[in-house]
Amino acid sequence: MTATRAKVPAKRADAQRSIEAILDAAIRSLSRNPEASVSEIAKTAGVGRVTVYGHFPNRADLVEAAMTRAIADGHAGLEAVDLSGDPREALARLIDSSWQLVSQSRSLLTAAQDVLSPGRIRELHAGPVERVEGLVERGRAEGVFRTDLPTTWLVGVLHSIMHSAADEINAGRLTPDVAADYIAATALSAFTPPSLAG
Amino acid sequence: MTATRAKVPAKRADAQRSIEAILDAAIRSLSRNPEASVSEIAKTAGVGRVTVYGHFPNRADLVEAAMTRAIADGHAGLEAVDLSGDPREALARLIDSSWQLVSQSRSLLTAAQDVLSPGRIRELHAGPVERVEGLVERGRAEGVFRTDLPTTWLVGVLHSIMHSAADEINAGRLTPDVAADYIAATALSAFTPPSLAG
DNA sequence: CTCTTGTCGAACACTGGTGTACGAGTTACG
DNA sequence: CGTAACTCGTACACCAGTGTTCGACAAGAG
Repeated sequence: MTATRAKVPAKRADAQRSIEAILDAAIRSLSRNPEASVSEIAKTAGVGRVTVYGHFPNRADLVEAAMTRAIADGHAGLEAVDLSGDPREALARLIDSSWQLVSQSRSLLTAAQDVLSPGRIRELHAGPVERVEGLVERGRAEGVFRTDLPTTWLVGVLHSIMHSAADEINAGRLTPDVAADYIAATALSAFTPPSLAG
Repeated sequence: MTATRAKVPAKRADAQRSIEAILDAAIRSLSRNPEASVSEIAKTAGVGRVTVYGHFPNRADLVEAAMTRAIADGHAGLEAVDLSGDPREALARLIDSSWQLVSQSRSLLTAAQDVLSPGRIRELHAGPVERVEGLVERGRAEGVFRTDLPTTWLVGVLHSIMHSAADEINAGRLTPDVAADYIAATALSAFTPPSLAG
């Protein structure tokens, strides 16, 4: 439903470029440091601090916009992953493409958590999460994933294993190249029904 | 090696009580909110803000002291857990007693992470972690835990599953009473060798 | 009992952030 | 080309926290 008789004169190309740059800078800055100040973000965007406030009423709104954008981008990339075939192999493929995404935006997520309500955060993640849930459900129906624990729990575990991997890398105890394999191996184990051979 | 010719006159009973109260209040306050201010902690302790600075040079030192104490307390409780017998059952027992500890001090950990170096945090956790590592090593030696992934990775995964459980509880998707069971079920699966029946 | 140690509140300087206001200059759009 | 939209820097008010200092006052130790 596009607004009839739009009173908004539509942003100038100039402004759109700024907004783009700011959003981009916000994602990069917040991914480095979740407490990045508005000044910092503005500087990264090559823009004055005031300009930022011209487009976003306050820091919280900016963070939310950045988060929304980052998730949309990531989600789009993930949709390309083929989830058909053996759920276990599909899961491995999904992990392969999503884990780096997760690890990169960890700090951004922290920033969002500092400023947004837990409910809002969950809303923003709804899209990506649904896809994983769908896959897990199918695996359960086909008997290759366990059914003695709730689907949401399993999805949560997968998520947390990825975060764990990011921690291990930060601590220098794990190298990025093997991370995806470790995650997949661990998750597959964790998802396997208790009474089924691997 | 106690200092010969102690120049320090030893704290007064008065002061010791204060320190105790402050540490206690710090643990409680920071467990509620990782960004609790010194004023807040002082108030909780029933003590003036200045008094806090009388005993701890700055907020960071206070947080570190609180963290150290909380870990020491928790560690002491954990040492009581019997780790003999089947490693799988021992692991379940250990999870049972440690998981609530972890979930309670999550926020305190966050506070510490804001202020202390990652290395320092790891040092503080060394004690408790060693115990888990020992158990996992034994399980590997006995063939009931997988050896295709490093011990440190497995321990990290266990840790992160606990955090995941805490998240789920916060989100209202999990009730505290079943949490320990979920964690144990998941971790045991994750630790099982890929080619072994559950 | 006395003297040292500790406590308290109020006040202060300082820091680092947020959000607003202004005015001059620039840039796109029609 | 003219005007409205946008940008920029500087400056400001404001807030919340940290860490320090002061002087008066309690309380424990010897």
